[in-house]
Amino acid sequence: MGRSPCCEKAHTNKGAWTREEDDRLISYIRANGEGCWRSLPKAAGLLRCGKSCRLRWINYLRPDLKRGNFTQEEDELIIKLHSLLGNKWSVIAGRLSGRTDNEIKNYWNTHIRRKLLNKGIDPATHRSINDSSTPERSTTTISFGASNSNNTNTAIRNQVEEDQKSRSVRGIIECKIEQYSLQEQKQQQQQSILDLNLELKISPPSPSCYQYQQHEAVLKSGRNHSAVCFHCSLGLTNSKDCNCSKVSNNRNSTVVHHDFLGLKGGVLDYRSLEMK
DNA sequence: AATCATTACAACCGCGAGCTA
DNA sequence: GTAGCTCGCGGTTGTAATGAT
Repeated sequence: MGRSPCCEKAHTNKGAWTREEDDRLISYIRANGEGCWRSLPKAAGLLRCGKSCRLRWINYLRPDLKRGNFTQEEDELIIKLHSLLGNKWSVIAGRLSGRTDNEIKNYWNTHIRRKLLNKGIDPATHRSINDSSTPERSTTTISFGASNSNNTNTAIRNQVEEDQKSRSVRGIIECKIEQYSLQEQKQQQQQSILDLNLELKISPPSPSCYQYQQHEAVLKSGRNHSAVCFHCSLGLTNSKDCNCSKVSNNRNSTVVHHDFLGLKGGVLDYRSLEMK
């Protein structure tokens, strides 16, 4: 027995979206908000499956999307993040304001990939194609650098505590991610292209950012922020208030997803950082 | 002008994770 | 504990646009 289909295929449209469908989806989400994608098509009067609606909204209709060509800075950031995280497009997208994972994935496959190949760099490993000594790609271990862990942990903890007090994240959290496989460090010296000592800065989003608008809505409602989203750096009441879905609540509150590091599959309690 | 090849990117699909009853 | 459901992610496909011959 196979998996049940996500929707009834016989009565759903496929292919390119029409202007009318877009308008219906936009006006429905404006009135009712996001979520419940499975039931949304029927409620909005669309002959589309929920997945298709979600994709259309997230990738093309969301108000905070930045359209147009990628800048040189964006190019470089994508390459750096990809060298660290691999094909974690959603995580990479989280660091590029107004860009979607699908857009970055397409851009990678059509532009950056070719660009790197032309330079003689393997886009999968970020190493020189001619380097015959290139070993099997090992799993890149990402960790808070030992030398900076105390400072980093303190910075994160302080940030969270400050947020609990002020209900809003202010300032900048700096996380230094160091890749510490000795073998790869050796290769790093040989290849200046691999700048794996990447500093990720989590800055307050711009007021035009969708997450920021969600955050403002929470503030206006007078509800408490009980968790901090490291993806968009905001304090939020619950996961449904955060469009990026990188925040979660528990009874102790102050649980921070570390999804943005590409370490999927769990949550990081800031208190545990002290022990690392 | 017609045809074929290539490029760009929108959209689809299957799967896994997380949540809930 | 677990089965079923929903959502989100990443890989892949389809197709319109553009370029080359």
